[in-house]
Amino acid sequence: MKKLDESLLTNLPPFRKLDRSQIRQILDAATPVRINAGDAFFDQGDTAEKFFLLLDGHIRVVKMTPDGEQVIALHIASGQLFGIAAGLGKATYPATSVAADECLALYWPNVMWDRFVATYDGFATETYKVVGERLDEMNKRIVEMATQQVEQRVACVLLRLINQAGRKVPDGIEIDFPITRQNISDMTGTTLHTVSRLLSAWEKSGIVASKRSKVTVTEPHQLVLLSGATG
Amino acid sequence: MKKLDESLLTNLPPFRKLDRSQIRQILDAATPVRINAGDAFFDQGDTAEKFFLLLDGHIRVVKMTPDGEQVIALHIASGQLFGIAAGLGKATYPATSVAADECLALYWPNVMWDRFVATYDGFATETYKVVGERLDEMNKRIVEMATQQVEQRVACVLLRLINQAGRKVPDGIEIDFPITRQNISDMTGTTLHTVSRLLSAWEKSGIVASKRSKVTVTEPHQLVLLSGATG
DNA sequence: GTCCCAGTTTGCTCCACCGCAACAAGCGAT
DNA sequence: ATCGCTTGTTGCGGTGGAGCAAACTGGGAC
Repeated sequence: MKKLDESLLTNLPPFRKLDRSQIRQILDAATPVRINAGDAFFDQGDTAEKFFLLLDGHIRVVKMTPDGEQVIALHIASGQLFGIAAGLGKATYPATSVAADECLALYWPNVMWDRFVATYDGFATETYKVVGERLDEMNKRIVEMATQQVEQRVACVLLRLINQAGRKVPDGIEIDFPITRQNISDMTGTTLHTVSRLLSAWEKSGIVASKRSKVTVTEPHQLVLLSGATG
Repeated sequence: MKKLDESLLTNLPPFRKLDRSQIRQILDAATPVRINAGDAFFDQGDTAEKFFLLLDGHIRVVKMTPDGEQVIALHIASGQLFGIAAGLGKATYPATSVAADECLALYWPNVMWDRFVATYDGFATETYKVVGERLDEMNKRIVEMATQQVEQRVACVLLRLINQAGRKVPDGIEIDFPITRQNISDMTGTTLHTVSRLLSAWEKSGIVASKRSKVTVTEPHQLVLLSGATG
């Protein structure tokens, strides 16, 4: 197997403070894995024996309810660690990680987690900072779900997505991975029908442009107003 | 100031693995603080310069929306750390911690966090296990809010509360801190009216008994059925 | 090209829930 | 006791958005 390039890691938060030889060691312990859109790195309930770093692509973290409904808990963008359940004391993965598009990741066996934390100064701090951010984001979502109506929630989700995975294009900012109305409804706790109606309306107002499995925001500012941001 | 008793800490997860002299050191660095029901240890947005351990009482972690609505993110029971924002890389507290009843807590300045993590083996692990559990709980709530209707959500919240702060009494399990319909609605994203109606109905069915600011569950099993647990 | 299917659009009906309003019931203070 | 304030109860109308159903569309497989 050919060696992985060190530059993959040097600029990512968890590894930023490390020197070349340390990065080398970490990379040599890693296993690369590539999966297609729609496939999963692991399923909810699997014993958590690895943790991952997403190098390229986008992941949907999906929770299934006992009666078959699914909720998208969050998205992972490239450069982020995921599947770190074990580092937080969980024996099994709490959700399924589905590739939104073609994904490339590295993984390490769990034993490496403690080694990384112990050996590489700053790894723990940087990592838990990421956890803090996720906590924050989930908190925001709970507040949204509790206080806002569907239109505002959908607007919030779109704004969050263009922040996390937005790509500038001539006519606005597009979400650079495939995303269906169903997906958006799974993120906002509504139905694909309602999302479709909203996007149609917004398209008429010139706020967004959307094709099949693709959304582009042309007037982010308008969306901010709709999202119910007070001030 | 008289010395704090070591037995306060010995059985709590973050300190379980430590010996007497270590516990002594930790206690000597702590400042005790007592507040009344309704008061707050800190407010959302305050610079996070301390972290706390709740010794007695119950805390509501409350988030305010820009337009004045409030959402109860979670409850803290005695024995738990809280206000650990700084340990997760946040500069300010993300929410307000309001005492549900009279509360007694210890606090340490932030600098002690890194010291604890570095000095006391297992402190970090145990602590992040707690964070993992909170992440999990919040995840569950997001799924609930996204998929279930009000009746099920309220049932879930009551079940969660009797698990976290239930006290066995002759006629069932009571939530052993004051809690209003408004509070319950702030947890479930509904209105106090709807909660009142639900509790009235459940009281008629003999599932719960409630007085002003007090709820007792007499038939937990019935509540589980209502909560929509499939199986 | 044609078929097929996942994704989307749109209309219509219905009901869970919100929002208002008015009232009742505790509980503390004086 | 009387007042005042917080908390709880209940009725009623309006509506946001879910839950059907039916039709359309674009893109990939062949």
